Amino acid sequence: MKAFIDHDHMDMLQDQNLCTRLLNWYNASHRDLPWRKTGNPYAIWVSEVMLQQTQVKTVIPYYERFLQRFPSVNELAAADLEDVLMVWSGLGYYSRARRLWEGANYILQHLNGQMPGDYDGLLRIPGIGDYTAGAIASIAFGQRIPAIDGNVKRVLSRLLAWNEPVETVRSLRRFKERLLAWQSVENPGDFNQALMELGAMVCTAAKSACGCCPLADVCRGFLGGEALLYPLKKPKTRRKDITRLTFVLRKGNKIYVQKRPAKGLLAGLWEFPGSEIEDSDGQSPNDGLPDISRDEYMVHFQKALADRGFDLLAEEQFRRGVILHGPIWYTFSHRRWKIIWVIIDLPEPRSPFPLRETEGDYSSNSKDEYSEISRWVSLENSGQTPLPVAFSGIYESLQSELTSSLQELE
DNA sequence: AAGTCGGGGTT
DNA sequence: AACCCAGACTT
Repeated sequence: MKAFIDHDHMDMLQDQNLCTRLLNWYNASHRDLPWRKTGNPYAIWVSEVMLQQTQVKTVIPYYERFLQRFPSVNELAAADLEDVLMVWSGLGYYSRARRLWEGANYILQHLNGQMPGDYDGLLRIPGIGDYTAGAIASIAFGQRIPAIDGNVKRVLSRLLAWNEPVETVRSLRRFKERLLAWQSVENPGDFNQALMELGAMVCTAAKSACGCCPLADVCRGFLGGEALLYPLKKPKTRRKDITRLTFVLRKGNKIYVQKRPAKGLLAGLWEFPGSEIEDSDGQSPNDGLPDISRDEYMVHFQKALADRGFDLLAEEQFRRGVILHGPIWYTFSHRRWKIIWVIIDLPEPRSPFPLRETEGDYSSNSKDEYSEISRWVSLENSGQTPLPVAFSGIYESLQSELTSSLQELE
């Protein structure tokens, strides 16, 4: 009896009619998204990279801005990475921006500026993995190949009542086999998008609108009355709490920021200098401010800044005693920062000569910014420096402090 | 196979 | 809070 059901179910999934039904549903009710109005493989590439781990609603304004600023592979390749990061800032996962830029340069140098037209070629480009290669190949070039994202994993796991974690290679392999047998020959790109659209609009994570689903009558999860049991997932590792002692060097209304390394956390963005303090394994939430001695401040300060030019002034302030601000909690995917900060006020320069490290100097397209590792950004205008959202709490606190001090002057 | 990489939207 | 999101890459 069970074997009969399995066989019957397989037949249903391989039924051309089912694929047609999915496409009909998609054609009738899909959202009108910007990247669905173009056949330009570059634009689709940009959209797919932005959509990695990022919701459609969040991506749309970034997508429009990015294409306006970098309309083609050539123009992206010719741009400074700094400018690409500027447009990307706020979107997160900043290595995506760097790899997109690297990918454009790769295409320009090795492929004569022409995007690869198939899965295998696309897969070699930085930032294009299994999913994105399949998505671009099918959507922009009509190649018949699956594109399995989180939506598709959820839809398939419910459709098949898949009783294994969906992240494993085994699950992925089985899903690919299934989709390859099922995928539309005439329009494989729409087929892939239809599955994702179904996952985004109907077969959603927390609830699911099975009453509106065009596949409900063959969905094992729904027929068994337990669609929400799926997808099965492996348990996740817990987030680590890390205290980040942050130093705000202030000169009038300007704040000192330095560039983070090209790889790793917040790669290539500009930060307030800081030093991480591992919260001792104790599982105490430790919501208060840590007790830091003057000597410890100096050790952290020297670890945080490469520039030794501020050591004397900083030490003097630490000796006099400092006010520890915060904490502000900020959560990443894999860690949680307890941000605390001290403000170190520096004397304003007496000379009328402009500072070398200012935004104004930088923006005058001088191309020798490779060595630039620090800047002074003004609190009123930080629009030329990609800053992480993690520090926006500190930033706003400084801005409001500035505003109120200006009001006192009146 | 597990860990590293953001930020925002949802329950 | 926890979970999710049109994942890729490193270890």
